[in-house]
Amino acid sequence: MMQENRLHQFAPELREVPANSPLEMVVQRWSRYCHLTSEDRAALCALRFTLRTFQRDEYMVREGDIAKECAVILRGFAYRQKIGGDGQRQILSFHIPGEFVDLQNTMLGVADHSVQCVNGCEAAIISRSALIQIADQYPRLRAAMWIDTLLEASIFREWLLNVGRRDARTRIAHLLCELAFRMTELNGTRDGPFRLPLTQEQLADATGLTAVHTNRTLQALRREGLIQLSSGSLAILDWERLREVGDFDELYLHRHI
Amino acid sequence: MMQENRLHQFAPELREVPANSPLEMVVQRWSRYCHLTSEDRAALCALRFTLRTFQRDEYMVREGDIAKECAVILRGFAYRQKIGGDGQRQILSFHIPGEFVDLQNTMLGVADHSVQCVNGCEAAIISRSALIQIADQYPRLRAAMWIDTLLEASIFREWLLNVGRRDARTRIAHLLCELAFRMTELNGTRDGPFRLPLTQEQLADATGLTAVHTNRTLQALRREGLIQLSSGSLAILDWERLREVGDFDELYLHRHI
DNA sequence: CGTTAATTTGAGACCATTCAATTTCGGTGG
DNA sequence: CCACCGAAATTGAATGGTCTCAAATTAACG
Repeated sequence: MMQENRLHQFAPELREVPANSPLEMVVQRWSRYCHLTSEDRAALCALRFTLRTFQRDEYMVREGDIAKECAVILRGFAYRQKIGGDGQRQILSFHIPGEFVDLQNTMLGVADHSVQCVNGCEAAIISRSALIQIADQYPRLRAAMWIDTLLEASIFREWLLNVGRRDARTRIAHLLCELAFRMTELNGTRDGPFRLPLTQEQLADATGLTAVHTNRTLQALRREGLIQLSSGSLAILDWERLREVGDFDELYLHRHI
Repeated sequence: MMQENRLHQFAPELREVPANSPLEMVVQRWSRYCHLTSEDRAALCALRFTLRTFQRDEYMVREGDIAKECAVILRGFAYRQKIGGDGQRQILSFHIPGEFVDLQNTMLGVADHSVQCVNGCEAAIISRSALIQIADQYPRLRAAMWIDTLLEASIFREWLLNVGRRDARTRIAHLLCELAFRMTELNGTRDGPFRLPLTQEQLADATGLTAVHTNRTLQALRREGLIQLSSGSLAILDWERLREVGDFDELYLHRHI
């Protein structure tokens, strides 16, 4: 229900890259695969935005919404989901700080799925028109946005393989590998321990399993000394074996770009 | 193995919209969700391309390829697939005439999955640089391309729900609904009969099932008078019930744009 | 009309689900 | 600081949807 807990307006006083703009996170991430000039950076960081805190499971976007704004996660996690006709939930992706949560819905106009917050997160809300405007004006920012949506699509494809063709053990291991890998820079470590406040039910809905079977599968992975996962914290004890078990190959994350 | 059976060069003599350029198909499709000026149309149709025929199961793009060119399907079908570590195949999407087969790989640079031809298809091969050039130059064409990739991502999401959370019967019904729906304009009919030369193994790999179980499921759908599917031809005998069974809601195809 | 691919059928095994009950955990108020 | 609460995690047992394996039948094609 989108209640706003904190709400500030940030004005773009500086045309120089504001070293402490929250949008710096986006600049850093994009710099990995796009060369951005200092003008690009300045334009991005100069975007007006609203800070907003979301409660656990609060909707950030709701299926059917007309997109008017777009969020960048600053703290915490978010997830996309679709609900089937019988109420079955499938989680489509997880999002970590520094990622745009809704470029696709923003560009398509009508949300075909929902986005919710995992466990209390903070986001910068940007107006759709402002975003489209800098996309029109700055080719490199536009390219970065496009690539962002393409990378997401690539992750969807890998998840399709994961859910469609791998067994429970492999699915869970793969998901954990992906999350750890994507958060490497964020956490300063790939193997953890780091915060991952997902419930087993959420892991289940992301892998197309039941919570019960996810529980048993996690126990097996723990018993074998591959991972340590409890009270919202994950550590990968044996990356190589987990990667093997999870059939994980990071090519699809396109980090080489 | 990309052997070229027919090979012609088409030169862009006319700046006017060439009424019989094969790329007209793309223009028509894009016109559904982007307003294109006659200049846009002319620029697109003036693209140089090579006609190429592909054999059944021949690779159009191979995982790991560096993208140098991009194909538009003119006749026949194509599919994307990923292969898991144990050789399991997951089909990620099907592509019909008038669709770009590889915008994502083209834009990302390195193919993270393969594209193959279903059963003898013909495609217009366009160079990557030419495509990027008109994308830079014509904002509306660029927008259309972006939307194309976003629509594909939307389909991936729906498939994720399909494969992750629905039972065999629903999965198959949903897939058939989607294909019929997407080909409506192409076939002049939604309910068919129309050509759909997919093997049951391909349907299985697209829905995360085995060929055997796909067979039994198809038989059930036939027995109930919902569909007629044989020798590469599909007819939908009761759209409303099939849609119901398949939990199909076309919102995700964004035809309302 | 022969050869190969695709579809169909049967029976048994198994991975994951379902349902229900129990335990643990995190947070809250007394 | 402890008692309490609801949510999350865990356990057990039975069920079932889908898979596996193998063989038979049919269709496609030169």
